[in-house]
Amino acid sequence: MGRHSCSVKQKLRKGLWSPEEDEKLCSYITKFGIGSWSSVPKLAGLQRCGKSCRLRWINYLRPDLKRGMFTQDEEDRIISLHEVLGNRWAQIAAQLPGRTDNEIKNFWNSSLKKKLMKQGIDPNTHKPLKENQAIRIEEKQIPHLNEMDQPFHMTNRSFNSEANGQLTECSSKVFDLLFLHEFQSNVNPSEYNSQVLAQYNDHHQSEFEENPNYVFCSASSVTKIEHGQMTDQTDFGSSSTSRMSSSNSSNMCSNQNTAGIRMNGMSENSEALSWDVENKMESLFQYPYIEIKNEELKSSPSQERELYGHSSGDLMSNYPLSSLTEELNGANLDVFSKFKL
DNA sequence: AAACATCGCAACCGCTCCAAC
DNA sequence: CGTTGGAGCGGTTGCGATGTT
Repeated sequence: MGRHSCSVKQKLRKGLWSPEEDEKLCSYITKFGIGSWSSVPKLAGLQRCGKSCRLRWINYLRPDLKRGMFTQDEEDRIISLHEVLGNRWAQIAAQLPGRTDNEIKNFWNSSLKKKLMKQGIDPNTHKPLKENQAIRIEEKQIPHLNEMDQPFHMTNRSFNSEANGQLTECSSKVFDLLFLHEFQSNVNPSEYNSQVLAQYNDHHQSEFEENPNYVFCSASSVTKIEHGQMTDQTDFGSSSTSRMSSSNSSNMCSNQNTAGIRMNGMSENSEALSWDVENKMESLFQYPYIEIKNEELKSSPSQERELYGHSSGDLMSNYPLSSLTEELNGANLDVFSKFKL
């Protein structure tokens, strides 16, 4: 099956690194830079495998590493990124300069997980523990919309716009990426869509084969997937403040034969599904975040909390369904329950 | 003070991906 | 086109530090 561990091939040192070993590795990399890790131990005079050298450099010796405790801001960021990316530590670390995947993983497992549990939040789903149970009950009532195994906590929406606006089934599935675009200011929506697609494809290859036409939509873009390939992507603008107000956005949506349009088409029966920014209804999924529109405020959950008393992440997890449905009077409750905010 | 339990972190292991051959 | 090996990732382990009895 798997390969032999590199330290098995030869008699190589294992365990903690000595200061002398660190010094050797450091001076080698400083002098010659990072090339082939497999050749580093020999050239640097170390009795270690290349893999071990790489890890030591990345996690400990790299000069750009930030040491010490995680700040509140970093903590907030990890939590909101984890909510979207799950245990993809390397991707989370990429958003936190100076922090390593290993460090974040350890911090999550030793501290954040427990902290969330104490707050009554399931660290896996980021939903309140009670609400989670409620969803399980709801799942039984809507067996064809099982979202529990969706990666990235995305909502998999299957619906048929012809049946009086009732969401039932159709050949396209829609994945709303809005929450990430809106609150990770340094994430490029186009790149993210590609990444998500690639990862989603990995996990759900068979689904793509059976039902190959998908649409990833967000307030900022619609990405059309045919037979597992991204065939069309429409971006509505780079800043979130301009996304929804762009007149192009609604035109694009309504002119394309994608599930995005079906969402728009739903607005005749349910305004909640309209992306019409003028009515401030926008998409159902954006609704809870309307007030957090200022680009400058999105950078930090703690800043958001300071100003608004909550962060977008908080809202995402805790916005009560009942409040939403009350606000969106006349809308079909069944629709909301299926969409599961 | 000693024994035991718990915690946090560094490092290892097994696996996948992908480029080179 | 199959094989090989390096790079990278996420899960797990081991051990020293710290806390508790």
